[in-house]
Amino acid sequence: MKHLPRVHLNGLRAVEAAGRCGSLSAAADELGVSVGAVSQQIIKTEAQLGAAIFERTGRGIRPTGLGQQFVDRLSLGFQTLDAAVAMTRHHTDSVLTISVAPVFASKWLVPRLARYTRAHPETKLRLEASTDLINPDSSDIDLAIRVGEGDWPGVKSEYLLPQEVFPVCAPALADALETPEDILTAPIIRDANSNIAWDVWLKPLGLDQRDLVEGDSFTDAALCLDAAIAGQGVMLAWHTLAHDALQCGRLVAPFQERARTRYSYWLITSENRQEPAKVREFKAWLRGEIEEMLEI
Amino acid sequence: MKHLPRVHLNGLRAVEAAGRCGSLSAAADELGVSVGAVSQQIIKTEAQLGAAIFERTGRGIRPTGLGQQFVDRLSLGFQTLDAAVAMTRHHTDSVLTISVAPVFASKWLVPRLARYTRAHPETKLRLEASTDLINPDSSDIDLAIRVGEGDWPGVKSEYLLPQEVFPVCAPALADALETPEDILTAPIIRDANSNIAWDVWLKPLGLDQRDLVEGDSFTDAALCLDAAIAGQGVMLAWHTLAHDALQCGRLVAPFQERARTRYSYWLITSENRQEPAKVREFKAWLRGEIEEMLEI
DNA sequence: CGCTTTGTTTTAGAAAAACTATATGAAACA
DNA sequence: TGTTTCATATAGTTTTTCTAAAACAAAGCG
Repeated sequence: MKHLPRVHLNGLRAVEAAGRCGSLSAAADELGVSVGAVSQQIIKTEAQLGAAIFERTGRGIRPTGLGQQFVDRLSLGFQTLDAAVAMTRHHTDSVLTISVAPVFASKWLVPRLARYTRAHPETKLRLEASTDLINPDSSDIDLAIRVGEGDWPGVKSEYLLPQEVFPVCAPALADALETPEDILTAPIIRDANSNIAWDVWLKPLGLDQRDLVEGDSFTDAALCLDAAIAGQGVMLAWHTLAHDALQCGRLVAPFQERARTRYSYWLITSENRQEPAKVREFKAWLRGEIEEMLEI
Repeated sequence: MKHLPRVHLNGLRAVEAAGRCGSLSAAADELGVSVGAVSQQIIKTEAQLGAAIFERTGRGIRPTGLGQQFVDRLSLGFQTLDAAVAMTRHHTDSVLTISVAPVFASKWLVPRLARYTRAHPETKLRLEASTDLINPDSSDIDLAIRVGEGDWPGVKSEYLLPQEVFPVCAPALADALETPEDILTAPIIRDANSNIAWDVWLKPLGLDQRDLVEGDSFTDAALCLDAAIAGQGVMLAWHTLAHDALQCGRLVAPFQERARTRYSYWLITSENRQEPAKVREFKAWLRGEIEEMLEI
């Protein structure tokens, strides 16, 4: 870029349009400005280049020999820029980037995505599995699903559903669990990263988490679920994450009681950016899936 | 150009520079503006695109997946534009376009150009043979040589030499021309387009053009000269155009008397544009050639 | 020849964009 | 913990660009 800084980009665009269209008026029309504006831009650019790009014939303008070559090359350059912008538009229109926690992705979202893809084949999905708080304005995330209190600043948070937790275990283990008190005898599978205490479920039943029997501990909720399915013990599972395993009978919930934590599921989008169609569609689909899950 | 109009060109340049340089400060440095200006431009462009091009990491910026592709394509586009501008600069620096009357080109200028090319091999000459009045500001003519009274508006006119005319003919014919009166007996070759009357030469000698013997007539001074060389008659030749033929003896001037017309040779350049080196050099060379011709 | 059409340039003033300087904030360095 | 590095926010200023209307200029036409 040794020579470009010497001239105004808008002037180059005016020159290109005028050269391609063959007249200032046609160029002004294309650029959506007045004829005078185009004339001024071209004159200024010619001065900056120190060379005449057009001959004025009284019947209109005609590129000089140099001018024609120049215009041709400018056209090429602007076409490239246009293609670059077109690419982003296509990308933003057709690629939906979703940020979700890895466990929620694998245990709930991914198994349902095939239905979404079937309903919206024109949208390519890109899943970004991460627990970091994201800002849709300063990343290419279109939409995130997060569990929390919905008080994140600088983003738009829409309530999805409450977070409910309850004990789950393998069917074989469940036989020994007839009343809530029996849970104090079963090994407890713990998610070391979870900040949800058993008390949230035990307290309303008059029990205390300090009486629980320690079992295995994992750093990932997905591993806990797998351990529970394998019959390693009882875990305090999130409703959403356990749902599918409960459906197909690989897990069971020995007790009816469910506890609501102080957290909920929230759908995070940009506060500033206008909602694109792909986001609107995904949100509608997501609410439908949640509806369906809650009905069962 | 369906997508480009949606975004600001200057913003695209900021995005490209930031993406290539890897940081706003480096981009600001390259663009010669403040960091804040670059930041604002990029933010505005991202809003116009409706997509994030950079991720903000606290340690600086990093292009998103889409952003990197976008920046790469922008780089390509701006390189093309830069090359286009570079081309005009090279062209204006190294190509000298001269407008001269066709006859002056063929009978005087072209035979001398080899010497110029030898002295200035870096300058490519382009001769535009035309008698039209030109305007160096609204065409790609750098310099013109014209015969007239030097009163053209809107251009810079520099005096070169007076126009002198005198009769010339083939050596064989000259034997019969001992005194000016003898010219009334010889056939006169006429340039139908010339506006120089024989009286300008005849009157000071007490003769009248109405007594001349009509010979052949041509619409081009070059053809008249060729006819004179072929011995068809006597013509009233311009000093400059006849000079080379006189030097090598193919024409002779039977009489010493020369007449000055009211016209002169003028060198026309742009009134507004600053004089490039190539023009200055050519002017110096031209004055040298004229000097040399007048000495002989 | 004057009149009309077509097309560019010139103005002056208005509107929009871009820029600077400074303050603020946030992460890494050490 | 303070320092450095980088990006962003804000407010006011400067610069650029635009519009609208008039002025030109060259053709084409009755």
